[in-house]
Amino acid sequence: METVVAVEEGEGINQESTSAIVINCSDSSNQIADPVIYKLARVVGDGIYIPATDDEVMKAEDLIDHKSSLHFVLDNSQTTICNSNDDTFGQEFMPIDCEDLLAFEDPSTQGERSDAVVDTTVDLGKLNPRFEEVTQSESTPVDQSGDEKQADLVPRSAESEPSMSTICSSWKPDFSKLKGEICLDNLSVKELHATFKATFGRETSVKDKQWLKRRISMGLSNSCDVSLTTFNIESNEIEKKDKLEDCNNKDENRNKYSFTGHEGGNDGGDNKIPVGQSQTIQMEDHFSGISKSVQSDAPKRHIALEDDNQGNKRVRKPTRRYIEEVSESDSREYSGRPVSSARSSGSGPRTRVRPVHNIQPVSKPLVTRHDSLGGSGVEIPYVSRIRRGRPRENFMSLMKFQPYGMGMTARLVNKAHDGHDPQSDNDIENQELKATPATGWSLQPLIKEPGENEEYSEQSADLNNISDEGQMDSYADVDSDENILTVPTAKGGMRRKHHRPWTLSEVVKLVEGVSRYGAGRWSEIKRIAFATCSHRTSVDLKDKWRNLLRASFAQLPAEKGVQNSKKHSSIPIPAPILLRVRELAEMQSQVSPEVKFDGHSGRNVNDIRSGFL
DNA sequence: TTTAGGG
DNA sequence: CCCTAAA
Repeated sequence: METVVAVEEGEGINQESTSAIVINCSDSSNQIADPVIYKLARVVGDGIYIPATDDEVMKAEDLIDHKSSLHFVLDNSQTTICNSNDDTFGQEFMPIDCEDLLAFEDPSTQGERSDAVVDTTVDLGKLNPRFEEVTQSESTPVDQSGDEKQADLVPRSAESEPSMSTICSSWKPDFSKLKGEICLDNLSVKELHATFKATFGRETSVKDKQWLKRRISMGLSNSCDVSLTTFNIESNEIEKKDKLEDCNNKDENRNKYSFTGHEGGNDGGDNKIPVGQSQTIQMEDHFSGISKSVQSDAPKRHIALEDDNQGNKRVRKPTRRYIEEVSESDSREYSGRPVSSARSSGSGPRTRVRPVHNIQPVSKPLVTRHDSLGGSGVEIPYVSRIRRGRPRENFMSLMKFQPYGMGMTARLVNKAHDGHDPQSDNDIENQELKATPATGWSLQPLIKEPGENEEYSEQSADLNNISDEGQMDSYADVDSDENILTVPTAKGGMRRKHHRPWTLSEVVKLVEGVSRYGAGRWSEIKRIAFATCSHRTSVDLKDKWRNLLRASFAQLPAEKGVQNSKKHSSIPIPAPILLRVRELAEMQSQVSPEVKFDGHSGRNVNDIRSGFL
């Protein structure tokens, strides 16, 4: 059985070809040894499917391998395979990032995975330069898998590596060049007009490009709502030049390093990094999340663009989803905020994990104006031009990521609109993971034709994208803070204000973190693995770990029992994870007091446990 | 501030 | 999750 798990349509002006990644799922019994085979292929315009050469396949495999989790998650058939050797992995498993879980689940997989990571590191090193040439990207050819690398190759070094920070700062300047101005600069007056309109919801007759640019910039910085604006600008960008790819890549590199690089050590003058970083991350996150819908929208978009180019100044109509979400979030804000704030004020001035860059504490109502231009009426979110909040920083960050996220869509923008921390919802996270590959590649079931190998070009760029974005995703699952509303239960009680059910991937991160830094180093783990989660304080981690511990041991007796019963409304934690937890607990001899005494360090968990239970 | 533990 | 004590 073979399935195309990822398809990337050419983003160029003419969609000549489509890159596709085909997964060959051997449904034989040999899955464990050889679970998946990736095949690269290109689909030309007429739909002909051209398999990649072996070389290309190899490269792709390396690159994709550690990303595979996402693909697994996304494709049903993949999921099946993913779970094939472990029944305890139920459907619940699907929606989450099982990259790490896979490791737990199957030792062989783990081995492969680690290897893959190493290989990837090497290969990327090789590939990157070439990629550089192709795209002429300014970004330094850095190790793409730095994140993973730090995670897997330097697992036991508790202290952060200065080198990462160094790298981080070394390439940082690169993107600073990529300001929004540049992109706006490349727009014609006409385009600027369109942008302007999208931004402010009204037309302008001003011909002065400078003025227009400044206006638009201000509008953007002011509103935080770059949704339409950004989109349009980007569209124009795409139309105008193919440069967008560069931007994207740079951005990705940047993201990569934001994770590993931000070690807190040399934060002296780099205050900007965190902000831009998280902003970008959010974008990535959303980007990956919504990429599917974006892609399905692609045709329409192109049409719209054409219209635009023909002087038919049409503004892209906001998607229904966008509108809905904006208003939804707004209403949520209103209902939730007062309670929350009142409560927090009651418990003292202490602010919880409120992100520093939580601009615009109060959400803005979404005002839309009806625009009848271009024949069909469109609702355009109207953004006031009055500046409030901290525009400058805001502006910069916005402009910074503007050119990159062509996949950035409603959801993302919606968040930005809220002025919230760049983060996505918990549930959203899962949904997104399930729904779309982080790569923004859509999953289109194609029937693979066993064809001859053909030349396959321009792979590196795509591959880079894959790895990058996938990489991102593994750590970029973030949550929006502040969806926390008190839910008055029927019983009269008020349910917890902030209660964010732990995501499976979060749990995994936690477990991994503990395995790396040891239980107790919560702040470390928080900084590293949960850098993007503004909620989840170190205390939370600790608590969760405590729970996991409890769960893991409690669940032991019923080991064979499939999963956990559904009695807990929360997500059942896959047995493998619990196993891992127990293992770690044992290793760090932080087990339940009873077992504390074990003299032999290397004792196996199971021995002990079996003795007690 | 961070950890640990009780509520 | 929240709150606190202790380091």
